[in-house]
Amino acid sequence: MNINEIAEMAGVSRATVSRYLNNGYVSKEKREKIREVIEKTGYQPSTQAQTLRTRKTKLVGVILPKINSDSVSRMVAGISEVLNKNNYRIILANTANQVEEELKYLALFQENQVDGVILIGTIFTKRHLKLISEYKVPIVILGQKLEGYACVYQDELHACQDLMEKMGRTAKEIAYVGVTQKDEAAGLGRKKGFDLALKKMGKLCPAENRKEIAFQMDAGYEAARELIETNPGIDTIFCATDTIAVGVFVYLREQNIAVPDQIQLAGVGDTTIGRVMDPSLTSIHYFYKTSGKEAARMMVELLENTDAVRKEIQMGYEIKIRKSTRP
Amino acid sequence: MNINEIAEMAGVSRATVSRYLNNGYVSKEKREKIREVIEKTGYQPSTQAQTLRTRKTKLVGVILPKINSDSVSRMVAGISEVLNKNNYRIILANTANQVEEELKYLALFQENQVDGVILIGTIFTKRHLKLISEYKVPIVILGQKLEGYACVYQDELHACQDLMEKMGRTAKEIAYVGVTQKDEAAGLGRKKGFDLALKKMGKLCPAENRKEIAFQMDAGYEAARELIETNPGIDTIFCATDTIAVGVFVYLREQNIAVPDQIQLAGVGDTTIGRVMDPSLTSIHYFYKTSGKEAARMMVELLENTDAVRKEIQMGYEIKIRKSTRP
DNA sequence: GCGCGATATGAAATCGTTCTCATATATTGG
DNA sequence: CCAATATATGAGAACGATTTCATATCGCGC
Repeated sequence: MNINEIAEMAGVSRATVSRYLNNGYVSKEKREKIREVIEKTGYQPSTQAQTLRTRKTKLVGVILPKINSDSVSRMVAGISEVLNKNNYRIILANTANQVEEELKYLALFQENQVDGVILIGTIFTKRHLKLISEYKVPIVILGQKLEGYACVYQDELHACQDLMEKMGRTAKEIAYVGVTQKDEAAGLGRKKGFDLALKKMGKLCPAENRKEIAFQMDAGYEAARELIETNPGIDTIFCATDTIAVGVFVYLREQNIAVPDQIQLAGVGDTTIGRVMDPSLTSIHYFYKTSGKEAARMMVELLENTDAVRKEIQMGYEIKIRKSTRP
Repeated sequence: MNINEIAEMAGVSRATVSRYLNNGYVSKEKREKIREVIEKTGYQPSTQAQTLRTRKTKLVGVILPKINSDSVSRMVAGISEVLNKNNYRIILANTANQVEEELKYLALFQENQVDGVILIGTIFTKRHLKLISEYKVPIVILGQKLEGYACVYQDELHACQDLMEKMGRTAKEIAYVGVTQKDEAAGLGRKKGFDLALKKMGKLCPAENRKEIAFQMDAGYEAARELIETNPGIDTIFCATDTIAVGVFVYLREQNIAVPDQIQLAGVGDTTIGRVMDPSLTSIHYFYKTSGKEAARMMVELLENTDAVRKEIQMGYEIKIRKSTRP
């Protein structure tokens, strides 16, 4: 079934059928006739041919580090909702946290595969920046702030500062378990917020009370062990993610260290697991799904509105004080 | 940059360039010349034009009910890994559990958008079956057994029977919290396994000890409340998902009901949260990511091997006996 | 030295749309 | 009543690749 057959069956030229499909001038009678034929045949225009001609793929590439992660999959849910509503489809590129893969897809997509790219980034190397700076299709960065580019990101700094200040009131010996600072958001941003709070409160967190580890529960467990063995006096641990905090918590529980009485604990991300554990985990809630929606809206705007203004959206947050911190 | 310009620059016809790209006869000298030109220009053939001509999109549609779910996102991670390795891209359709959306994408994809479809299904209506039975491109069903179709599924029945038999040894008053039986796998399959175990052990679970609820933690909490209020003698609760089990657990904890001494508890799915809670949750481990990989391999096979044999793969499982059940 | 298969190349058709032009008719305002 | 405009239609040229067909040369065996 192609447009020529439809045209013939309806007794018109293929141009008229095309016009029918794209809201051009078509008389009442022919419109009706074409509608009938299309209904009867179940004809659907070939996306490929349309794409070849119009150079619009109606596809948006979404590049992400790991789909089976709570925050990422929620962002994707948001992206998906908005893009589908606007008649775009998602091409998914799961890079499994490998820089090379990320660059590969970034390069691949811009050629002619997709109309635009949403990049859920973690670490930006110089090669990333170079590629992005000369990118041929609209790109929206999600999860990281990148000056001069369309992006949607969390207010890591203030959120963490805020939380740490609240937790700091009853803190004497403070520890920090973070992730690689190459990650501007979860690594650097959160640490900066933490440090800012300390400074404001006139408190300290010496180097031996700091760990930089992987985004994993086991790593959190291990870090807790090392911290406590080195410095049994620690009474407050700030973790850069909920997952890490849970790892820390499991260690503390094993050692019969009372939370929050002996050590208070907080994480970032407000995952389900933190809400359910006992004591429940104090954390920062970010609006991941909404971030995804915002990024997708921005993308649609960039694609359909020629004079769209590039925006940088900083999302809000909510501090969730729960039972793992002292009042 | 298109194939004509490359041809001209290399002093050959576009047919020769095409042959170069597709491993046809090309002499050493021209091969070298073309290679040079392509390298210099960074030319990449237009996917759309190729697709239009060859009718291969190199895209696989993945239809799923909810991306931000532990099991689904793990399956997608597996699918993604294998498909990418085989040079296919994924088009994601997140249906948010809406039957209409599912049917919409099923219809949309088969037209000309994708080479094949992987359907992570939950509930199959008659309309699904009709659509699938006359489907125009290869389809692989993931997560449900569908006789006569390529599918990859979990052995819900034996897994649940197995677990319930283990748990049954110390069980007197047994309750079951399940999900809609329209879902053949998580609803019907798990319940059947549970019932089979009871039968084998000669034990009972009366109707008032059974609940059919939504896939949610809150619903589990609520179900537990109702069950305990109606029948305080319950000493064993089997939940069709870990998430539900966690909801039940939270209620029991609130009521100071000892797990497993007073009530023992098990779930299905082996989620992180179950491993971390205290007492840790007895559950069934399914190999979701591997299932995704298998489904993707099957898809590649169906797409590239004309005489591929349709397969139905039943995955194995592991019973994880933890602390929430009595020894 | 001739025929045949392997190697090598290009012209032109093809995939299924959209879009520009050219052209025709209907409607409107002065 | 006529020019200007709006409405309506079709012919045919793109879009950028692959593939068929025709043709040419080469090497080899007999």
